[in-house]
Amino acid sequence: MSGGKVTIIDIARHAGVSKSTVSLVLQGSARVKPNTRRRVREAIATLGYVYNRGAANLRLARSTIVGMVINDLSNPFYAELAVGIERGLQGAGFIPLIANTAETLARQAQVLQSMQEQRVVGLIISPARGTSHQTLSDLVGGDLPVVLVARPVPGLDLTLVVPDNRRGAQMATEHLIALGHRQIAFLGGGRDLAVQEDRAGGYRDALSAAGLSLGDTLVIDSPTNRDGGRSALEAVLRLADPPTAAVCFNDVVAFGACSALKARGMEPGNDFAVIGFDDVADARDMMPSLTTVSVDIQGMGERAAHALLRMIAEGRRRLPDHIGAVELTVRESCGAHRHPAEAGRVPA
Amino acid sequence: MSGGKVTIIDIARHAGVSKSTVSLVLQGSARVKPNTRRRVREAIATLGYVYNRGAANLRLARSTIVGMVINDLSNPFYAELAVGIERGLQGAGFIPLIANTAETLARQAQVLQSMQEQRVVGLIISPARGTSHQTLSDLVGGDLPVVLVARPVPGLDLTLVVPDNRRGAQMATEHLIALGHRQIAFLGGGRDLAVQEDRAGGYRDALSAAGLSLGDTLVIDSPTNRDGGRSALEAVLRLADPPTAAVCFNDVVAFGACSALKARGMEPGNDFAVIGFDDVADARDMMPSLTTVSVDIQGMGERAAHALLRMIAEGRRRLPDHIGAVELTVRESCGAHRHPAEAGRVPA
DNA sequence: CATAATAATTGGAACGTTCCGATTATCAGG
DNA sequence: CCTGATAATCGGAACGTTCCAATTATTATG
Repeated sequence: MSGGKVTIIDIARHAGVSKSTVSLVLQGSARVKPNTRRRVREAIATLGYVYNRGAANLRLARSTIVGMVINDLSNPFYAELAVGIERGLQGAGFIPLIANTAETLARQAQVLQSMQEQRVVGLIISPARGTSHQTLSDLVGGDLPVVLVARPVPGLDLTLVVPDNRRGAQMATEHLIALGHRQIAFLGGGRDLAVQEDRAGGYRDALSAAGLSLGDTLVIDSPTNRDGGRSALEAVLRLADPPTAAVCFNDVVAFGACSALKARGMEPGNDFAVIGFDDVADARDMMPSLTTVSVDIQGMGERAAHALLRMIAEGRRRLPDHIGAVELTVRESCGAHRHPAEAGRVPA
Repeated sequence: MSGGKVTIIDIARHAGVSKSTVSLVLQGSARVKPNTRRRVREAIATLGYVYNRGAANLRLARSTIVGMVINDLSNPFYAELAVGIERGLQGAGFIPLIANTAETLARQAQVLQSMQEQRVVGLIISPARGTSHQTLSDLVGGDLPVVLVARPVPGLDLTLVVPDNRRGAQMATEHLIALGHRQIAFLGGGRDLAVQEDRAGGYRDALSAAGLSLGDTLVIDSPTNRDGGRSALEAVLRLADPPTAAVCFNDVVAFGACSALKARGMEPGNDFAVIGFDDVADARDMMPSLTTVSVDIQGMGERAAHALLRMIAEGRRRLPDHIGAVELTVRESCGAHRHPAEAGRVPA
């Protein structure tokens, strides 16, 4: 009720005990007499005391905060990821402090600084585009447990939780090849994004395994959002010898590509095949529904959280990387339904 | 570089000054000699010192943390809202602590407790469904500045930043009436959600102004997510005298409704008119694109942030409510394009 | 009923900052 | 070279907790 300035000493006075006893009650010690405990509890209630965790942390030299640094909360993939991480942290007695870097390095630096000043006990980072191992290791020095999720940073020796990007893109590309496509584009991302290396790598693996040409003219960089997808698709259709299908960097880029197709009067899956990556909730509901590489997004978040919790509990700085399994979910946007012979058949 | 246990006293020693001087340097005081300042800065760099904001907060009896409590981060509306709030907080020297309550009261209670223990300096809350004024005022007592965003809680005297829900739903309904619909449903939400009161209220206003019946059989409660929209639409189509159009609680519910229509082989806008609320980014890109009540989501977040900042700065507990303007954005899902005479004409 | 054992409670130091009042360094003017 | 300013720096108390060692209350035992 009253102002927030009532301390442990006030309740001690009010309950007629010492502050040490109050502290004992607060941490649920069994060594305080039930009757005393009751009196203290009452004082707490009537005075409206609220625990000052900052003061406790200072004394204990550790906090109960876990930081999560997310590069783009307005992307449903990362929003789901954040929800998964939160769920994984649940019940461990840590409270997650989420910050959004909006894909900018300056903001990320600020945020990481802030979190260390708050003495977070661990960090889960999905790094902003363009993050170098230099930047990151400068920012988060020392022995702080850190898990990198969703996006690896080359040259950084940090515990990693990512989907099998290479394999996923390879499966998607193989599927398009099996459907008869010979000119297949890869849309979205850029060289400043390690994920793109992997996904475009899987794409190239599949192409070369099928003996198809690898001209990188069909690999189009773009922002990893809807507008990026739109512009990448338009760019690729302007080519002299345009492709008939595209593997997209992620679902959001694929949504943009589909939207660009529709704007041109073309129907995804019919006039041009599109495959996404991630399988966000919307992918299933799109019209046409999006064929995509399914990642267990929330599961990945939970695993990242558990990895961090384990690192904290065991005092380790490094755990083996976790590469999450992926699978191709065939829906409409790839046009498989138009080829009954091939429909649902995913190349092994 | 080294472990995080280097303090202001260590750098004082290393730079050959007192801790007070180091503190002065840290807060950029002009009263310390440039030469000294340099030495201190160097010591900070070489020892890898990181400021302990918790200790400072303890001394200063206030923190730099602003809490934001969001009911559903995986809903794009709230994700965008969170981004807007963050943007509005930007540069004010506060760091936002985001927490997701996943629409559960228990989690919300935990989270609010935690935030107060962290001594947040203010709170922006988008309350979970079912939050009563009792619950909330119990949880956040005292003189903590609080802004309620997106969702009012009846009976709670807190600064409010919301869109004009009643007017928005009214405009949507009027539009459908102008298009010739006579049986119009309202899908989604429930009585435990004050927003629904307002939106359904606007819907009823429009109906009664047009002399249409107000049987509440056409008002269907549901969760405010995609599945809720799906099930609500299916429920309404099972009625003896089914409607031909629906105003939806929000865009996500509208997406669900559209998806249910398509699953039945009906085309939104053609066989059934659908209007959403919020105008999230996806609304424009849906197929068919979603007619909806546009809310400046990020702007609303920013306004909430600014309101809170002002309350903190001026020491006020209450500011006038802010009711954001809304407008109807006519796209395809309402079928206006099929009525050239009416297309784009929004009833005043 | 005294004593030893154990249970319950307590005071004070410490955590890393900030800020106040006090002290010391520096410099201009005579 | 002294004096009085002013500029620069400093020491210590305080913030609200936890925990250790010490003290006091309670109980069991002979």
